[in-house]
Amino acid sequence: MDIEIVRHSTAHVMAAAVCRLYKDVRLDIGPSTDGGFYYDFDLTERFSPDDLSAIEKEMARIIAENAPFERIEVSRGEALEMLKAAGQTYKIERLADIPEGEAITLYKCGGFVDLCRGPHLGSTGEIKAFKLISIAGSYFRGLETNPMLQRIYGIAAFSQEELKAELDRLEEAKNRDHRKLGRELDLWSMQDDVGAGLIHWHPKGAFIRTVIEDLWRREHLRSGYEIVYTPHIGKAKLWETSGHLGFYRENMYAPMDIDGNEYFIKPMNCPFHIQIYKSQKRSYRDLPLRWAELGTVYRYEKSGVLHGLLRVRGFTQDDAHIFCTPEQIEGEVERTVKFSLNILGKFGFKDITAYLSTKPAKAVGEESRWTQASASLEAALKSENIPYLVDKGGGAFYGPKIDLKIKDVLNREWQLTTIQFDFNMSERFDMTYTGEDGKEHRPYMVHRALLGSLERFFGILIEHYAGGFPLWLAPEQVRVLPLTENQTEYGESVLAGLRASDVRATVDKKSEKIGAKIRRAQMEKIPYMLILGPKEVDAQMVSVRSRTEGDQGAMPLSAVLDLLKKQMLP
RNA sequence: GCCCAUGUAGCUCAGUAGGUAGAGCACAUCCUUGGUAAGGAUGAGGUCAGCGGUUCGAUUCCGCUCAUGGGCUCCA
Repeated sequence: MDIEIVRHSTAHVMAAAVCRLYKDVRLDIGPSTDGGFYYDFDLTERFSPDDLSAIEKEMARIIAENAPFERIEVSRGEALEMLKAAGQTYKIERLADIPEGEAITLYKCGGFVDLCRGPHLGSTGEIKAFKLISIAGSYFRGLETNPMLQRIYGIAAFSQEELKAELDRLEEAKNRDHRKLGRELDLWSMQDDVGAGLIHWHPKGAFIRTVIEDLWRREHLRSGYEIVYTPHIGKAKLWETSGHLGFYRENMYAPMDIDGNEYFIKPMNCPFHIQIYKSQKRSYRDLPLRWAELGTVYRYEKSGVLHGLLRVRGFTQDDAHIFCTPEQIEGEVERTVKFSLNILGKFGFKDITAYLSTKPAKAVGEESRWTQASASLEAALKSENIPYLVDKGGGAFYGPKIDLKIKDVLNREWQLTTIQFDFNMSERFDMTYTGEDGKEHRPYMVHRALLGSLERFFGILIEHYAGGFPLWLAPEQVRVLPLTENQTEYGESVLAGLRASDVRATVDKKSEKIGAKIRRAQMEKIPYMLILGPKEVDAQMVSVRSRTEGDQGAMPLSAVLDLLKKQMLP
C-alpha cells in the first residue's frame, strides 16, 4: 500500500471530524503532500492551535468507528446537485475542472461525502498513526486575489513507530535550524532597530564567511576568472536601460536624490559588469571574459517571505558574468558546471540534481541562440553525468538556465547554483565585440552564481553541519583547557605553539572544574580540546579530546599539529 | 502583501483575575584548584517590543505600528 493513500484518507477523516465539530464548513481540497497531508476549509470560526487536539480526538473516534470508504460514481449533474444542496461552492468550482469524459466519483465515509478521485483505504480503521501539526492560511487555488481559506496540516504513517520517527525527524530539523544555532553559537543576528531581513554577521559567523570567501576567491582565480568590484548605487538611466525599472521596480528600494539625479540601490550586479565591458572596444581575442564579484545587493522582499538567512533583503551574491563568442559557449557552460560541482563538493555537497529550464512562450532573443544555449546547457549536464529534470518553457524571458540543487544530510533539497543565459541585457546595452571578420558581433552573456548568496549558503551550511563545522571552517578550532590555574602558563605556551601554526585557538582560564570547561567547549561545538594537568606539564604533552570522538589520550603538541594539518583544507 | 499565532532580563521561560515583575542559564565579584558534559556564595541586570486609547492607575484591556514564527502568494 502506498503511504499517499494513508495520508489522503487521513485528510478525509480530518475533514469529516471538522464537519462534525463545526457548522457550515465549506471544503476545498485535501491532498497528500511530500511529508503529510492538509485540508483547506472555509468557515466562520477561526481555528486556533488549541482546536487541533479536539479535532484529533474526533478523528480518533471516526477511526474507532471503522467506517468504510465507499466509492460512488455519479454523473456530473448528480454531483453538481449534491454539491449545490450542500452549499459546497469551492467544490462546485473544482467539479468544473474535471475534464469531460472523466469519471466523477464521490467518496462516502461515516456520513461524510466528498468529491474525490481517490483512491482510499478500505475503512477508517486502517489508519494507524497520525498527528495534526499546524494551522495556516492559504488562498483558494493559490491565487492572491481569491479568498483565504484555513488549512490544517498533519502527518500520517503506517505505524506509531513510523510516526514517531517522522516526528523525531521534524524535531531534528528544528534543532538544526540555522536561526536557533545562529543565536546559540553567536554566529549572526537580525536586529529590530536595523530592519527586517538585514543580516549582522557576528565575529564567529563573519570568520566562517571569510574562510568561504577566501576559498571562493582562490578557486575563481585558479579557474580563469578576474575579480571586479562595482558600486552599490546607480543612476535611474542605468536601470531604465537594463529594464529593471520596467520589470523589477516593485523589488527595488525607493530612489535617492543626488544633485537632482535619481539613484537606485542595486538589486543586481549585471549592469555594472556590462559597463566595465563597454568601457572599451572588445575583440574576439579578448573573449571569454569571466568577471566575478561578491556583490552585495538589496531587494525589497515582501515581509511575509523573509526567513532567517534564507530569504533576506540585503545579501551578497557570489556573482559572475561570462561574455563569450558563440563558438566558446559550450565549453564555457561545461567548465562552469564543472567548477560549481568542484566548489560545492568542498562543502560536502555531492548529491546534486539539475533543473534545466527552456524557452517560455514570451521570450526575447534569436531562436538560434535559444537552441544553442539550451543545447550547451544540456550537453554540460550530460558530460558531468548529473541527473536532471527539464522544465520545458520554464526559463526566464531573457534566456534558458540550469539550477543545481543539493541535498543536505536530512535529505532536504536546496537550490544553490544558477547558470542563466541573458539575451536581453546584451541587446539593451548594445554589447558588441569585433570578430575575426572585422564586423561587430553580439557576445553571449551568461550570468551565474554558484553558492547563490553568502547569507543563504551560510544558513544552509549551518543546518547541514548542525553547527558542528569541520575543522577548516570552524571559527575556533582548538580550545586549551588548563586543569587548574597552575597550568595557565603551560597553557599559554601551548596556545602560542598552536597560533604559530595558524591554528585558531583560545585558552579557557576560568577557575572552574574541567568538566564545566569541557561542557562549554562541547556546546560551542569546538572541534578539539587540549586538556592540560600536572601530568601533561611534567611530560610536556597535551591530552586531546575530540568533540565527536571524545578522549584521544596524551600526545606531544607536534602530533596534534600533524593531526590538525590533515583537516585544515576542504 | 494575505491568514493565524507570538513578543516579559543577553538566552529559555514563569507571572500579574488592572496596583510598574520572577526563575534557571549566561554575566560580575569572592570562595574553591579540580582529570574528560554543570563546585559554591554574593551581586548586577527589565520603559514587560513601540506608539496611542480606556482607567485614579496599563506589562495586563482595546486600537495601530514594528518584529518574529507557521503557511499562502511572490522570487522578472
